[in-house]
Amino acid sequence: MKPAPTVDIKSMDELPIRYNPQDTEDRLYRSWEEQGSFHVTCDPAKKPFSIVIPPPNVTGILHMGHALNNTIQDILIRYHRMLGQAALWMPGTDHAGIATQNVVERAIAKEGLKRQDLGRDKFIQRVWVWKEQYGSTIIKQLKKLGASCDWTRERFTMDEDYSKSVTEVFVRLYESGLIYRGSYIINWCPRCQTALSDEEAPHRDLQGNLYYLKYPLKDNPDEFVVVATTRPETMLGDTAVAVNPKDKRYKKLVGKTLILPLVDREIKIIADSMVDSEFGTGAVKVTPAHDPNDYALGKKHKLDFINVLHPDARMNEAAGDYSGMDRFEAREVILEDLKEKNLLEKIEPHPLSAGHCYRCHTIIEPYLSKQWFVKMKPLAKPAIEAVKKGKIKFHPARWTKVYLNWMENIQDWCVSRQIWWGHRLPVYYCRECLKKAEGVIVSRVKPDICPACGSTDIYQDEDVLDTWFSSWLWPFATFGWPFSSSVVRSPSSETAYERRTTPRLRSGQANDERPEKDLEYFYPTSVLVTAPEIIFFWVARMIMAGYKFMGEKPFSDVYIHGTVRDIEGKKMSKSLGNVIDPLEIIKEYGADALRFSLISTTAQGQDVFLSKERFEQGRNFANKLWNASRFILMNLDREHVKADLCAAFISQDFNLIDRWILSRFYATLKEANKDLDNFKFNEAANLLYSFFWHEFCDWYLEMIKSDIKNPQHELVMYKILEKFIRVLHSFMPFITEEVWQRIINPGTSIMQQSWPHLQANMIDKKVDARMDFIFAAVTAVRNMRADLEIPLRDLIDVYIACSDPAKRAVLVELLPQAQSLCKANIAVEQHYSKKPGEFVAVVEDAHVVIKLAGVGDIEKHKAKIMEKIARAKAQIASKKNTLANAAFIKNAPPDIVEAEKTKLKELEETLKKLEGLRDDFGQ
RNA sequence: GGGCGCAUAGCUCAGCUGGUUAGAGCGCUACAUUCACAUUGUAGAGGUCAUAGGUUCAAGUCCUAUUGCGCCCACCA
Repeated sequence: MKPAPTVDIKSMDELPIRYNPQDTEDRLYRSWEEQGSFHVTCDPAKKPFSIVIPPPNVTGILHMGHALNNTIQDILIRYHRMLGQAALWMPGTDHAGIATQNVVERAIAKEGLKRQDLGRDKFIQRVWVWKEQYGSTIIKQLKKLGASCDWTRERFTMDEDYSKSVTEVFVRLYESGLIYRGSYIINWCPRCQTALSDEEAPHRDLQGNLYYLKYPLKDNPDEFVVVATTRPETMLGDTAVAVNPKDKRYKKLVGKTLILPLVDREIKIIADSMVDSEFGTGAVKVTPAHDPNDYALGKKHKLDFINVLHPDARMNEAAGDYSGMDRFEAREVILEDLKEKNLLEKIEPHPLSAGHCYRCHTIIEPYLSKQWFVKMKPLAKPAIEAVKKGKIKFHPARWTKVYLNWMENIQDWCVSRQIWWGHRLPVYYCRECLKKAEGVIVSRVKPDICPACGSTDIYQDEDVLDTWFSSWLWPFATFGWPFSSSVVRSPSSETAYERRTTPRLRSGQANDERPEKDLEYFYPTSVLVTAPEIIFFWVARMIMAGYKFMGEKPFSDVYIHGTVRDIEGKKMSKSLGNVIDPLEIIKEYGADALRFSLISTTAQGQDVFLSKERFEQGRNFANKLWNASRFILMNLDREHVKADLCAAFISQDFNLIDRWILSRFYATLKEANKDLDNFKFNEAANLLYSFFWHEFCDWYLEMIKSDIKNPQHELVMYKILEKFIRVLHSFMPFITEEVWQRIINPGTSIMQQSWPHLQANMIDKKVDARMDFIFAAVTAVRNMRADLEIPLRDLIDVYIACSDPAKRAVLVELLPQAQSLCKANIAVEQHYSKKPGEFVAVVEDAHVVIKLAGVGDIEKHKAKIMEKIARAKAQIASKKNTLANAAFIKNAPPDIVEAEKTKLKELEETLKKLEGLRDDFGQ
């Protein structure tokens, strides 16, 4: 292990004038990795805090959504790490079945190859090669972002152990009757040529047509029943026409036979209450093999199921003359032919929505096929309970409803996919038994012989599992489940599974904990940070799997952040060309700038609208921090900053300005703690920003400049910097580390430091109020200077008249500082004496006077005073009105009433003084 | 068809359980460069908080309706 990079203290004065992230970020990240700063062990003395990363696809490249998602997680992890908890951020990637297969298929297509040319084994080999080569791209990019994941634990959903977890889950579900195989209408992607779950086939609106087709009656070919359809090509698979039994128009036709045009098949007219008489003609063509509703009708009325499509959506043999045509081509030809036969009544434009493949956006085809399904209702039950009882909380809470609504209407989950890249179903078939319509064997290992008949003629199911069938186990499979002897199992998950008795270690792994300890220690995890798109796909299913297999929730809080959009509110996507590449931002502005800007603009759960300029804020802030640190370093006597701040605060009589900045720092810390605990990252970020920039730099550092060698100031500015960067570290990890190592404590890392302890006793509102008076007075002088157009290089004479002795004392204490801030000689007086033509401002109950008569635009000055008088009068009127209201006095809390009274008194005082000024001008 | 979110400064957005004069960043205007920082500082202009009702002593904030924009879910062929 290499020591932390150290910096020669003598060289510290040579800090560059601008902060350059490129000089620091990669170097610091490397040093953190080398020191094992992200690694965490099961420590019984510590409270565990864990987050599992939403595993990015191995095909993924870092986009803004990832940047936001992972910045939030890193903030949480770094925060809790500094709080002294055993904070684990578990990283890994997802094999992303269809997406990855598509990518590799495209790659081999360049060699003129299809996956079928290679064959299954060779193709999968190619995918692994691709994965080795490109699969870690996103991991490298996460490192650029500063993600403090424990990389020694990195997982991949196709890892050997992980795959065993997947198999285990499938087998257990099968054994408990929650997995079944059957022929149903599923979403079929003709391009990917696989079944999809409902979630993978989102509906998109289309502008289509409603086609009215005429089906002649067998008995009387001149009479027709007209049916309306959006997909006329499916008519080739029609096996009935249905009408509502109450529909008078068709009552006498029910039971009659129609001749299906083009194929001349006889089909019956059936009656079913499912049919909506209002829609179309009230008669609906029934295609049981190509529509879910028709499928239900087909089952109910025992109709024939005629599949007219090949898996690639070309018409098949059952389509007769149309066989071989693509579905959309066939549509046109069929319409032509019907038109020719005068069987196309009309075409109406009709908006409709159709499922689209979420991977390739092809319109899906409802398709009858034999697939594997998970029975979801029993799994959903405890997962609904848990959220209802508040065991798992969504942030923001509104997602709770979305989750519950979906869960309460949950449908069975089609989990088999007709692709090659993924976890193969642990399903085997015995050819012998299949002859007797039996022979399905679900097993953790490939059986050598059929347990039923002893045959060795056994083969494995060709299908693989839905990618999400592995992701839903992520919060526990990553910790080695089920090779754990100590996991509490829910009774329902008990099976005949033979447990391994020997704990397993993953090869090539640096940590020495045994996986089962991890599982026990870190599960359930603390927070899940994710995007709304993925609630059904992933979050809901993890909750179900958690209860089913662990008997416990997978996480306590779910933080749902918004979607990153471009400045016009469009989703960022490559096809739209509106993508802002986070890596480009990192290169140009730095990872800290990216993180800070992103977080400060993202309100809880709200979508983020980004433009590139937005990142200047973070870059500028980093530079401000850098230069403030430089300034402090340049003015530092290390002997003066060794003392303990608290001890010094108690034993010494601290200057008002030092007490003020400490008060403000701790008030900021208090608020930031609250915000972080409530997932209000933007508020914490903005709070820290404005404290540091506007209070610490603009006021505090500027004020102490004139007295910079004062050891007390040195101690305070140094300690605040030191504490502040610890708080800021989770937001801007790199620059805070750089400042820490170069200025605070060379040879150590900020990552090992603890979160600053809240010294609530140093928060002092009275001190704040006193300083506010000084600031207001300084601002008044500056304001008048600007009106007088007196440049700052010219020293002016000012006096402040104030009858309150306490305020005068404050002024006297801070006179040098105040003077330097407005470049004035300031005298403090008790009484204001009118001198015509002077510029005067009223601050609280004091007069701030520039003793330079007749130089500036006295009319403008007068106008400003008149404006202030008007405003004060309006406010006084409104306050008087309020206070005259008996209901207000009666109902408002006493402190509010009191505050109103005080405010009125102050306003009246101010008004009197302003009117005095006006009178001095004459009139 | 159901549900959700948003509407506040020229732009992008904060504004917590209602309570002083509604904030920030960017942009704009004027001034300032031996000063830690021009990726800066100082000062300033800019808002009838979408509309209409209602609740309340008090509404940007709570309720209802309306309008506009965005999103999600749903088996209207």
